[in-house]
Amino acid sequence: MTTARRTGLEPRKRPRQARSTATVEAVLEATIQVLVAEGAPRLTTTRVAERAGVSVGTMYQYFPHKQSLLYAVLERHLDGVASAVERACRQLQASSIATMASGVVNAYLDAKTVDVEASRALYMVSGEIDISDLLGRISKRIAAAIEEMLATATDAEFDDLSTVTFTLGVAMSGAVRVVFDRGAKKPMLRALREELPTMCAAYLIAVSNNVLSRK
Amino acid sequence: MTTARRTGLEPRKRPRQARSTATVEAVLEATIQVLVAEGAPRLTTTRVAERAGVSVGTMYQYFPHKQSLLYAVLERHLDGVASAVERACRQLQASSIATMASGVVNAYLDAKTVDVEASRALYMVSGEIDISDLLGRISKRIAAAIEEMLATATDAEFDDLSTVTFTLGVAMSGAVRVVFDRGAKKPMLRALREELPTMCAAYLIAVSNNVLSRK
DNA sequence: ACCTGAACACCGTTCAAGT
DNA sequence: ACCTGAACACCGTTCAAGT
Repeated sequence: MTTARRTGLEPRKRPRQARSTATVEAVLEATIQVLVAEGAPRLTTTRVAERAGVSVGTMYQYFPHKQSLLYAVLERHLDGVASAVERACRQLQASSIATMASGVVNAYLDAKTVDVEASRALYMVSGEIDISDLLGRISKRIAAAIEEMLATATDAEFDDLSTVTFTLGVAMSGAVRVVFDRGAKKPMLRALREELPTMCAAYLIAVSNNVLSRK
Repeated sequence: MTTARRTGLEPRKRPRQARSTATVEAVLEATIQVLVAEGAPRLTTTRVAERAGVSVGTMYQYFPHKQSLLYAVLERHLDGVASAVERACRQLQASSIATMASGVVNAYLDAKTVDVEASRALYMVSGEIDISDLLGRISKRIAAAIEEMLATATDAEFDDLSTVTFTLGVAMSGAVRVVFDRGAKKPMLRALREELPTMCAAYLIAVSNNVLSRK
């Protein structure tokens, strides 16, 4: 069990009763709704509380400051993305690196495009808070999943698996991020879904000790 | 000539005299200084004005709101990056795609790592304002430069040059962005400088009609 | 003409008063 | 025990008064 570092961003108290859980859920939902509907500058604690149907004071019992609100919403989102990638990686074990590349990229893109508006809003707001530890945790989970998967590739072996995984991870998540920053319009997303697997597969082939077609 | 869309983010008046230019320069410099020294949450208009040695009122003559301040600072930074890439692309004309890939990546990374702290601060703050048009302009410049360069590659031809350029651009800028978001520590930057050219070159080879070594 | 900074509206956060 | 929302400190922005 990892010792959870206190960042001061967690909810002040964990919800223990059904009513509290409902309140936290309502507040998180309200945060995304306000964010998508009114934009980051109009995301105020008062507006979120109002939308969630609770008083500011009550909200501050669960979220000690605005940052913790954004942190919680982002955490939920990124947890979902990481889980999706983990699931995909498990199913892609023992396949070719080309299959793996397109499988992982598509799983990641699927998770990010379930709700394009929400993803966009969360990307925009992610700079307002210190999420380096959260990003660290999520990218570790994704890296671990990809690494385990790659180790079972049927047509390749890698000398420096962790570097390969690192590069794959930052290129994939980065490319997606930049496309969202530029508006995440349909054609861009389509191009990404088409080309990113090609790029990842090409990289994997380039850095692998190709097992099957060794000269 | 492109018709400049009015975004409301430009300085209220263009500085016409030496004194005004100095003021604008001082304010922009102060913005980065406050941002790096105190962090995004403590970047207040009062603090920037104080640091720049002008009154808030005067500052508001040149920058109609806080957003326009951030916009101007980001614009200057991204202009520098785009210029660096354009310069590199010109020098890389008529070389191999592997040379091009590592040349462009290194030029981009060099521009972003001249001042790592400033780059990091600007990435963090880029979500607070609407910079889709600015990002659009910058990525168009970079795409145009890369496209012209790739067209002169000695060892490859491309069917869909604009898609190839798009993918290269988002993967490169995205990977760098994500690494900065995760702290931009030396080892990460080194890994990026090592692997990103490999990845870009591998992609270029994969999507090219390889001219020299056609089977 | 240009600059200044007190003043205003609004936001994040708290805590005395209520149930 | 728990909730409320007026109150406080602070920030972005303006504009009457000063030079």
